[in-house]
Amino acid sequence: MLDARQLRGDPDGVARNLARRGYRLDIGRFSELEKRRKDAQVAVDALRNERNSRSRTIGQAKSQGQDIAPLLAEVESLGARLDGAERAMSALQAELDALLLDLPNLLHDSVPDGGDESANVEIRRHGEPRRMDFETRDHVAIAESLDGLDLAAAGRISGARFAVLTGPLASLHRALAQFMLDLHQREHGYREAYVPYLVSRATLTGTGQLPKFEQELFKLARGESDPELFLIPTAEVPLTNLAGDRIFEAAQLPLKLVAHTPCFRSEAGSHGKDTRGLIRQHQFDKVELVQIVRPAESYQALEELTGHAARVLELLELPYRVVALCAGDTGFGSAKTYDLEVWLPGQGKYREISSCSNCEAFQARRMLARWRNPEVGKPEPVHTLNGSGVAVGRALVAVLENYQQADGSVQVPSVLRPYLGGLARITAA
RNA sequence: GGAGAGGUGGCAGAGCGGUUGAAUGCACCGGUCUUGAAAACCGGCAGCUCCUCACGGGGCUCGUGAGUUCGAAUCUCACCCUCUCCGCCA
Repeated sequence: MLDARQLRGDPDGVARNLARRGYRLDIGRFSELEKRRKDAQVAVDALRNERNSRSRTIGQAKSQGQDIAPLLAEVESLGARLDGAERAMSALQAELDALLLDLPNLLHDSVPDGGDESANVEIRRHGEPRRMDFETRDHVAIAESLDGLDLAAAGRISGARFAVLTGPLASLHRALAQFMLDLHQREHGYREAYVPYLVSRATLTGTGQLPKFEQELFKLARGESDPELFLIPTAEVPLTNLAGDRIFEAAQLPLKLVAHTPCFRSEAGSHGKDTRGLIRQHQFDKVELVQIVRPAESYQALEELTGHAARVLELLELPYRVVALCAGDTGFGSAKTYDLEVWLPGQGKYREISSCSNCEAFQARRMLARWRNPEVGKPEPVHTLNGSGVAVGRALVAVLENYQQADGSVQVPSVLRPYLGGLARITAA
């Protein structure tokens, strides 16, 4: 959520910033609504003030044993007037809230212009794609020939966009997650967390998935009277919300959290995209990094967090590049995002494997995550960051494709071998 | 699932129809004292929001929502959550 004060104080500046995303802010409608809301608020406050002071008078009169009947008569019509005014105000407030919750975050000045991913800017590359003097195969061909991937079975069990992994490939998948978790927890200073995979509407509103992107979520169908629950689309949701409704002391920040969870996405609107293999699934695992930081430190933290995610790829010896997302490609809640793209020989291109964002105070305002700034004394919103460190399914794809051998086997990256009992090579049974 | 208890400020914990947005303690901030620190003492200290250049003032919030009342943290109802005991169970 944007700072309403900023929106009021500098509507043109806000509109200009949002226009970079291609979002057209209807300033007229906003300020009209805001003005009516304010008038309604003033009216309601005045009526309430009158009611309160009259009631106080009645209380005093009664305690002195005076007759309060005439005082009660004076107050008779107040209730109805107040009721009407309150109804008008809450209708306006609801409309305004809906509008505010639909606005994307403001972009940081350093975000490059551009409407779609073609305008993203490469920041740096790391590692050289391996030269393969044999016919390179994609991860589906490799995994199926190793008898480790059964998409047909997944289709029968659940439907499209699900996968079944078996044998050493299932173990490799597990080893990847374990390796990442250990790395972040032991070397990068994150606190490991185990969190719920089902969360409430309020929680998803806090991180910005709701109310706007409900069609991308899986929602549990239960009885009318049961509380709503949604499957998490990323561990960012439960992890970041751990800071919600809290006021941190300065010394408690930064708070750095890591979790390995499955993620569930309906992938509405992505029909026809990445239909082959493990790239785009309804269910996939991800190790997620979240930082809750002091506002002045959030851009430094973004660089560090991106480095933590990149470190995973470096230790796995996978070639990758870092890309700064352009205005039009930056997500709803983010002020600035770096993507890590890993080299996939099977596709002959770099593909997203991590996305690291600074949401500044956007999520913090929604979920009331605050800290006590010693220089101000009053609570202020914290800044929140999140990044994949990294997507496990896509890491498996990258390992299979980059470590494939001419004979059809796959070498195991050395950092993963301890997790697999020393296994160095996966071969067909 | 059954029975009971409870949800109040950063934390602990009073209040149980009327000058209570809330006693007290701890924590925190400022000051006195001290070479410095601690202790002691003095003072300050919930959040959101509206009006005002400011001084200051108003409104809302005691789990959430509805209700009773001139007036609700306090009474009623529903829901959510936590704890204890019993049952069931990975």
